[in-house]
Amino acid sequence: MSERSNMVGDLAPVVGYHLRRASGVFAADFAAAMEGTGMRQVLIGILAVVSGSPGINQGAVGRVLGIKRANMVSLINELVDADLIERVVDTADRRAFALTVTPSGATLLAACLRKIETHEDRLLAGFTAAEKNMLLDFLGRIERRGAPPA
Amino acid sequence: MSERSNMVGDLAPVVGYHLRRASGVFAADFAAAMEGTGMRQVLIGILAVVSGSPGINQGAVGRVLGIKRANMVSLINELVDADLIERVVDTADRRAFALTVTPSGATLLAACLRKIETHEDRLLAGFTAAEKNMLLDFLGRIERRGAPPA
DNA sequence: TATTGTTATACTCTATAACTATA
DNA sequence: TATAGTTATAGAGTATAACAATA
Repeated sequence: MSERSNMVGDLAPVVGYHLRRASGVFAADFAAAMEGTGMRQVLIGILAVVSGSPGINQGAVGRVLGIKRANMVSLINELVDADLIERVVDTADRRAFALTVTPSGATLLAACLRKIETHEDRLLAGFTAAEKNMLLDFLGRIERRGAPPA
Repeated sequence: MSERSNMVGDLAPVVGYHLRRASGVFAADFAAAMEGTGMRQVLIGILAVVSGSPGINQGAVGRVLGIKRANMVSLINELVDADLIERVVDTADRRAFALTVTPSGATLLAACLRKIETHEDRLLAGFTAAEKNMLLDFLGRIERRGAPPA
């Protein structure tokens, strides 16, 4: 038996362990797929959420993605500095910033989503469409058991 | 539609995104379940692997769990300092340490595994046994697509 | 009072490079 | 020369507490 197959002993039936490892496999391949774009998982997440909800503010984006307000600040700064999102004071609530994706942000997001599709297809090559849908369903059910974001 | 249901837009069909979120839900609940034990996900992983392969050395544990040699050092130190594992020079290869779980390490691991079972049952409450097995199968297939550990 | 964004800070996880001692 | 362990270091993710401006 090789070192990789089943040396994990008591961990073998632990879903949380395998979620962690599988998530790591995706993260590593994601990083490789994004090489040259400067994008990371979190940044793509923010870009996608802002793209889907133009005018949304930082706090709301954070609540959707499970990112704390305090940690949103530098992430948004990165995206603004890279001219991928625009941040203007919300006229309806002057505490908040209305976020929108810039043209170059939209272009980059589209390009990244194409790369992500290839990356996902590579990692899920052994999955039928039905299996992939089941996996997405299972993961969604787990996500909804999480504590609501602060 | 609430903020939590589907504001993720283009991320909705992205398995890697949902793996990340679901893994985070498990990690947060795991941490809560381990409160008072001083244990974290990585430490339990190491304890379980050493428990299943007494005499194994640090490098091998790292390869099984996907932890780099350099990062193993302080983790093993933590476990040794807490008297949960014992580290003795391997007589067959004096570069290496043979690792074993101490009696208190075995007791703590057993106690944690019981807590983990409760924690997993809570998060997977909506899953049938067949669904849980399918999920474990899916995750295992993804893990095996990862780059072999350095 | 509550909320938006911010700063400061700290801990964990992960990664690389360079070193030592053994093999 | 290759491997086991180590040190130092850096980047990224995540967490809390406290503050200013606005609601």
